[in-house]
Amino acid sequence: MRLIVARCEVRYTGRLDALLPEALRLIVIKSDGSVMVHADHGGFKPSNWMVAPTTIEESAEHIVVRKFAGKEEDRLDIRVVEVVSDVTHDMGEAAALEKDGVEAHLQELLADQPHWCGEGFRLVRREWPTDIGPVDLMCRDEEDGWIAVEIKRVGTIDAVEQLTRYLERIRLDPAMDVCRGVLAAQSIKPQARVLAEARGIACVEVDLAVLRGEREPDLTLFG
Amino acid sequence: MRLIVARCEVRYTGRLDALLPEALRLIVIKSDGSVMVHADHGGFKPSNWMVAPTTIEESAEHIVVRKFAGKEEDRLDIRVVEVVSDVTHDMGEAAALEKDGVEAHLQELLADQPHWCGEGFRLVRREWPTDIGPVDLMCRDEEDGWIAVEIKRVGTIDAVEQLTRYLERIRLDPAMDVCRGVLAAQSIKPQARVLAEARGIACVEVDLAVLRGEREPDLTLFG
DNA sequence: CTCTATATATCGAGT
DNA sequence: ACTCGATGTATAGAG
Repeated sequence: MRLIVARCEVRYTGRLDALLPEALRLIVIKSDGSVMVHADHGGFKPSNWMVAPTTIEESAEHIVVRKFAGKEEDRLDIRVVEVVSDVTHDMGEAAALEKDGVEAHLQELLADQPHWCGEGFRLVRREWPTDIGPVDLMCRDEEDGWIAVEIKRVGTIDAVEQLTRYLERIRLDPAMDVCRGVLAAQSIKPQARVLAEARGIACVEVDLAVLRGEREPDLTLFG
Repeated sequence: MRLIVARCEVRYTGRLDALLPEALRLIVIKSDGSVMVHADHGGFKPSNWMVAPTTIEESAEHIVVRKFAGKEEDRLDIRVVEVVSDVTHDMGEAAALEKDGVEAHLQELLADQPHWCGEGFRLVRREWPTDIGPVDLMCRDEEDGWIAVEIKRVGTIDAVEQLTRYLERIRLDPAMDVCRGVLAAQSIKPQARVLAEARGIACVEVDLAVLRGEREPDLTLFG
């Protein structure tokens, strides 16, 4: 990994054109060819960048980073005016990141405890297939009525649209023509709730801590 | 801006839990409080990070970065095992990034040359308001029929959904109850095209180079 | 402040 | 290769 602190002007040409006027910035060149240009403020997103694979050419005053995405060429042109620091560090492999708490986990918890999605719900299957994609959970209630459940961390209008599309498809099957819809999320945006209710889709806010705290791993309704 | 190259283990707790096992990495602390942890590979996204505003505490072996987002606390805990390098650079303000070529520009070009969206189209106004958001262009054709145009760089299913929502609203007005819809984009995904055509929405692929090359800046149909 | 729409989104999984 | 869905999305803009 090479770290260059330099006064530079940066031009990107590709999917759009962008110009960074001359200023003092950090240039990071990773060993896989990824290049980032960072200002001393503004979050984790670089002011300009190019991800591997790239080809890098360097001359006295220029670093040119190129990428061939399809037929078009992406190009990052760094004009280096003044170098303050230029160091290279040899790093080994960094082990991968492990995550927990994302939607998949939420789906797992709700699959084990579908009653949080609605009174008396029992799971039929996860990732119920339709011809435009899988519904997160398919359940049945105490009267054997079908319910399609869409799970999100944040329930937005898009989630309501998505579930609506699934319901359209599912209801084409005469045996499921009155299938209900439930949107389950850790939080649901007010406008999404309005749209959902206008379409007869129920909204349920679920609490991850509650799901975890009351979890009974042994309980499997449909093994 | 402070640049630390160190062997470290990083733990993030907040919206999810993540753990980076011990390895050699770059830690960047920007002067606005943003913190990034980068491995020597893997694009511009940090392995872990926290954006400003933050509070940073440092002891012999730990750097703890905290953020108070609502009631929950986000926390980045960096256990530093071995420091290879630790330098600080004073940087001034970096001038802002200027962009060109995004959707706004496409909208500008099509507003000046609405005939690319359909034969005989003339512009009525940009950003036509509805109660759920603005339509990019509202046009009329040679028979004075209304057409709502949604502009995207890439036309996806979401774009079709968005335009469908707008059309629902627009058609509530008896004077516009047969308003047509056009999706204009540099490229349109096949599935989006299928959905659009199933809903009677026309699809138009536009070429940015053509729009620019044949542009007549003086021509304003509706000043 | 919330909410909507955009992004050089990035990234991964499935087809 | 392409599409689709998730992201600690982040970010800008409007109301």
